Amino acid sequence: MLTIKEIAERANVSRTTVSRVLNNSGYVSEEAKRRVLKVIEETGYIPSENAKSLRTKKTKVIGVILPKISTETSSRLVKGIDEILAKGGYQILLANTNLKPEKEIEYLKLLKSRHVDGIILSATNVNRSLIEEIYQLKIPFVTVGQYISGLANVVFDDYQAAKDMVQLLIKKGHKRIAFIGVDESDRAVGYLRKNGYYDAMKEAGLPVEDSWVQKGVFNSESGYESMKEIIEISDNRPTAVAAVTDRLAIGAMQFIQQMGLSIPEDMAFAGMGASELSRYITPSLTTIDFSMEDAGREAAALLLEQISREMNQEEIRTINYRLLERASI
Amino acid sequence: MLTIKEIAERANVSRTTVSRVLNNSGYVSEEAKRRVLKVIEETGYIPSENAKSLRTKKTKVIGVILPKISTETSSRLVKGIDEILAKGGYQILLANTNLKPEKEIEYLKLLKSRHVDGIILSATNVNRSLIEEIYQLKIPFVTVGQYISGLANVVFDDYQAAKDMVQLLIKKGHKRIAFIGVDESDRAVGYLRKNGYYDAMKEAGLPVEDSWVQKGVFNSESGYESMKEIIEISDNRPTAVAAVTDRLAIGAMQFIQQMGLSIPEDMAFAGMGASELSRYITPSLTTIDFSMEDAGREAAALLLEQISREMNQEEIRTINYRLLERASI
DNA sequence: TGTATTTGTGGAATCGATTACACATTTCCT
DNA sequence: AGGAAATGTGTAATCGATTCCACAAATACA
Repeated sequence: MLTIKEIAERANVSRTTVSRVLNNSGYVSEEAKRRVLKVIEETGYIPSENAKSLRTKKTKVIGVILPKISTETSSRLVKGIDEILAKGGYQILLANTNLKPEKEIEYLKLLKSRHVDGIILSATNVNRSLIEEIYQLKIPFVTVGQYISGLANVVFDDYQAAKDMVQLLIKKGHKRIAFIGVDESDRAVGYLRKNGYYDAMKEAGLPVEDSWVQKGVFNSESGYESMKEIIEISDNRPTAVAAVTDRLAIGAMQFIQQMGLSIPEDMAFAGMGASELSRYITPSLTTIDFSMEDAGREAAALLLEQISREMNQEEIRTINYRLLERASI
Repeated sequence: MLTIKEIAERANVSRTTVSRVLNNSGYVSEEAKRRVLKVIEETGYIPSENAKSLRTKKTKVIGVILPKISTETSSRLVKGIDEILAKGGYQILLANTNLKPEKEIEYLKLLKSRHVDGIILSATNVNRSLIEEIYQLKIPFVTVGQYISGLANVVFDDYQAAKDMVQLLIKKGHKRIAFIGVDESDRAVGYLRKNGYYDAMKEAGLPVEDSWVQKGVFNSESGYESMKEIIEISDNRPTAVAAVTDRLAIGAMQFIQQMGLSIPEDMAFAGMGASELSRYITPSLTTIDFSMEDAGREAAALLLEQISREMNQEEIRTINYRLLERASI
């Protein structure tokens, strides 16, 4: 590998001068500059970012921690993040936790050891030890999807979105509405959306039967199972189902269709997330578009702000959502 | 930031000894080791990977260049790559070209400047200048999806897959089969798959009319337009359509359904890529599963081999595909 | 003309780790 | 007992850049 030293020798100047040419800083005569650029051109010299970082303490790399790498949500988020970061000359260092909480702390440390200029965390379960670890890092930090006090956050109004969804079903005339959620340790998706459901029902004066409320995980199979459970144990069969993700809704729809019932006549469905699938399945699924790309862009912009301000300050940006009314209700 | 020097001072040893403890190398007395570990524990010291890399010439980072960041293909590929790399303690540095060829060379240089230990390139259009740039890099390198001589490649048998697909349609009794492809500058998807189509037809002794062969880009809208074109300008309307991606097929199906025709009775469809969508749309789409995750795993494994062998050697791994016969034919 | 300022350049320290080498002490083996 | 081998530790060079500082030459200003 060619180094700045060799370039300096070949151009008959000092390393200092080469560095000045490279960074367009300080005084350099046209003559010297020309010689240096010529040698760089001829040799194809590429300066080591690594050595540079060691000295300057800036890497132009942002760590992005994701709970899962190949979901539509994640990839849209990353797309938005990359869009903004690329403009600023930053690159993304990926860290995939595969939903394992212990990995989150591990990666936090790893990213710190790599001196990333900032971190964006797309969190699911937020626990105390994770939060403490983040505070200790002292690295510009932005979370997406879950609120953590004292940090910069990009969040969604999960509560209101779920409530809107259920209210739409109510407006459509449904009175017995079931709910398929996820574990409440996921505060945004599990806890807040569930509350949105309960409050919408309560405000409309509608009763909720325990058997209508099921809990699954993030895949369609568990939506299928939850639906089955609802049908099997309910005395009073619901006429509509609100699920916290499109996948859960789609799994549930499959069960209903396999029973020979029709959607939305026998059972109406609503999901959340606006997956591509939701548009193309039959019937198309009513859902909520959280615009993950916007969230990504916002998170990146917020992070760059924190970096330029050289501080970690609480700030909350709420991303707008859109309710997409489709054939499933 | 805490440095190794401070740890050494606090533990009353030299930096050398601290380094030895950190890397489990050389001779260190139990006593010294204990003291060092205690100080590290107390202070939460995290060694700088950056400084380490500068000295050791290894970063444990792999650059991954993608044509587009948020497609199902890319995200599955990255998932497979990450699965293997994470085991080896490597991380992924993302580079998204957004289908702009000039970005490919730019990122190649950027990744080199960051001293990544290896690069995986998911290429679409491969041109001479790109190839030359790659040869010059002298960094362990693996391409996915397109063959480049002299390098390690993970490829698909695009030709045979397309041929199989068309032959399946022929076996189903179709004689007039249309084809929706993409530009041939994408050798794998554009050129090879098209050849597979032509050869399957020729070998079956079936004629191909020019109006049946259309070219689109990678989205469903252009599949829609291509189908429209086929219907409008064909004297002899085909009874089946083979498309080089699921998206193109899905767009084409939409046009046919909007015309009030039914699938597969009036027109049969086959796509390629096994997107999630293909499973859930109605009717479900016959397609080819190229197992991108396998490809990712294979690419990562191949790259790690090249790294450990310290050489860049031509090697070709062909990923198996599966033909998924579904309701659309 | 003499002093102040601007311009141009390079020597050498620095960033935070690893590692070759030297040296001292202990243990082993015949 | 006495030399060889193993164990333990530290000094200093090194990786490849940036940057402080000193200094010389050219230019401006009074």
